[in-house]
Amino acid sequence: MSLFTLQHQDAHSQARAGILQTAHGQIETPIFMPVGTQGTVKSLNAFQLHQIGSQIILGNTYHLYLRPGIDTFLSSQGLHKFQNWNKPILTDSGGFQVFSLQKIRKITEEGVSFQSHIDGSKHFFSPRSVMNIQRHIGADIMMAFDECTPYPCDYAYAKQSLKKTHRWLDECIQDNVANQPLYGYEQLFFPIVQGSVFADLRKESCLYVAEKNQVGYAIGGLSVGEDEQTMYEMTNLCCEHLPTNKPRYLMGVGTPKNILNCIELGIDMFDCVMPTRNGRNGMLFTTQGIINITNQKWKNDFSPIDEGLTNAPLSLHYSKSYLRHLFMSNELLALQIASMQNLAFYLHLVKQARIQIVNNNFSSWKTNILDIITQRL
RNA sequence: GAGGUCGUAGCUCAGUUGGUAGAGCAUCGGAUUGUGGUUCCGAAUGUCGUGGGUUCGAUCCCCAUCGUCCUCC
Repeated sequence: MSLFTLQHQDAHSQARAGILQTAHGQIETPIFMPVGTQGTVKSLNAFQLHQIGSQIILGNTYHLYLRPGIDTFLSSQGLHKFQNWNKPILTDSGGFQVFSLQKIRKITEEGVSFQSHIDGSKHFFSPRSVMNIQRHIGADIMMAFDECTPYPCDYAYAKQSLKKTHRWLDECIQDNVANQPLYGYEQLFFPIVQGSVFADLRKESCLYVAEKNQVGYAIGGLSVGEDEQTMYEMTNLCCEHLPTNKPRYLMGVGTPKNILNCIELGIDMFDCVMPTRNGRNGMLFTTQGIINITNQKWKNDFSPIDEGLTNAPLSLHYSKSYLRHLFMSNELLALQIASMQNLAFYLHLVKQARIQIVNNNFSSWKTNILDIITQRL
């Protein structure tokens, strides 16, 4: 029996609704996953994450390995107990971090040596060591150790990089088969498709990972600087070549518009730092449109931050004027209210998308809602 | 009363051996896509205390004046 159940296929697009079973509960797709890099979704506690309807959150192998380190997770019996989160956790493998810290890394065929951004200490990641770390963290979904191909890059580099990512994938799977989970529950494993913006490489990668017969698959290396249309083309291509009965996770994407458009192409899972990072800088995603809350025009606007969100109580009870004041004063509460607003909005959006898919009305709903939520207020 | 000091952007201060001025902060606007925890980029703003004088030209030199702070009587 598969852990992923495709419940409904939209009649007019590739959008789907499904359910993914994990050791810490099920996830209704399409879903957005809040990013909690260092064992915390910045500025929010577990109660607030439950309140806004988070079904699963992310952790990051690179960051958690460097601090607090795997011994802490062994002692605490995993990240769930450590951070008081009893729902699913997905860990990014750290491939993205290792490759984004370009000045202090060295890639070999075996893995990547790099220096800690915290204290400069030297470390080495290989497919097997990254799997070992993710076992210690105890993630419900572990990600393959890949190279997030930089953009732009030429065909030759992309091809060579893809080859390495595929070889590393095989090592990850061998390691996963050879080792048991540490905390008595099953950990799923998602391979990652690469191939930059080259159609034949993307297709080759999809076919390669699909053969591994895992529970789900991720698409990486997109939204790294290529234009939006190219990102959609590559996403569409991958959806055409990945199995229809497995969840598809588009890594690191994106804006509300990106997410709705990619749901329409057949993507089931998303994560992105945008709602939290941009929120901390005063950009709010609301059911009425996009707000820069630090703009002077909100100074005397005492209306609620967003009356259209039932899952964000802070946004009902605090005014735009007050939130602007908190930002202008560099008060910590500003970060919490803004992060909660944006994550609640993202989760509300994908929840509505799911309802519209089940009703076979996704595309027309998407067109209408995008007009509203992408306008700048 | 005497001597000295300092008056430059909203704030704190640079600066020009005379060619009508800059920085930080604040303000205003933009960016942010598998998070290196307050980031990055851009913009606006001054009759350089006031009034005279010298000079082709003064924020700068000279005189007066107002205000500031200090010292002395």
